Amino acid sequence: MKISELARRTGLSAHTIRYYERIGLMPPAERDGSGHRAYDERILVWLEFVGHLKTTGMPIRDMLEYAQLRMAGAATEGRRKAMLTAHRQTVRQRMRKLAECLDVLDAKIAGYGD
Amino acid sequence: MKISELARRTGLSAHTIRYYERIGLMPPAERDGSGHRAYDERILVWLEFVGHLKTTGMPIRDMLEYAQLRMAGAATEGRRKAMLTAHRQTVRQRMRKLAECLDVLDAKIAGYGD
DNA sequence: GCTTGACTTAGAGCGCGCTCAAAGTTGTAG
DNA sequence: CTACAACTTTGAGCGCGCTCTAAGTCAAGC
Repeated sequence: MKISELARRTGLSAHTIRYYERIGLMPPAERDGSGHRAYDERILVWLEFVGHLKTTGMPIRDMLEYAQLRMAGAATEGRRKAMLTAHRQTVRQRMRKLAECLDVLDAKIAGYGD
Repeated sequence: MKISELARRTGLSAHTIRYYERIGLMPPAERDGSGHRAYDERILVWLEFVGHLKTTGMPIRDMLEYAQLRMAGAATEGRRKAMLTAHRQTVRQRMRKLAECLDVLDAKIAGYGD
């Protein structure tokens, strides 16, 4: 799969994919005969997961840390689990705050009358 | 109330408060005899509301639009209500996405074993 | 009178996450 | 052979929301 197809299938731009590779969020891509990036289907799984981290607001620097642990092998599983567990807590807290603010918004909207 | 006290009471920095005034998110502050900003308690209500919009991810440019409508008087209430209603929808959608991602994270964490 | 500290301004700088520009190479179709 | 699209690289630029710096004014306490 070429970068354009990966872009299409992930919703990222080719620019962004190269950027992710550059900063280490993706492993250096394999190349075809003419030096173009050639991707394996498996990269989709990783990028989907990265997408979840992104949607939940994890900063790229933390994703990098996770990515590095991942490349370091199975010995780092404990730390990776700890990272995700901590992140989950953060996300839950943000959701609670959002819910509170939503109540305030609702009240404000109701206050405007019809 | 001086800017330092307002900063303390809102959790914003004095820098940020001046920035908010500069961009029009706060009305130009009254001044005391020596040209220092002198705030009325009522500004706290507005800043608290701005805080809610911020927490729920509304971009500053939208807050500015809301602020301008507010300064334009009661005739704009309908549009303000519409803005908040639209924003509420956006927030609800984001919360749904967060909840979905959280499920994925939970599954991933569970997959790591103990 | 002098220091200290909070305030003032205009404007520059920063961290984040991209996003794009420029210049060059390669593969494919007509 | 030529045109064109898709790829490559390095490095600059951007939009957001602050955050800080520099240079100056002013009020209060010793």
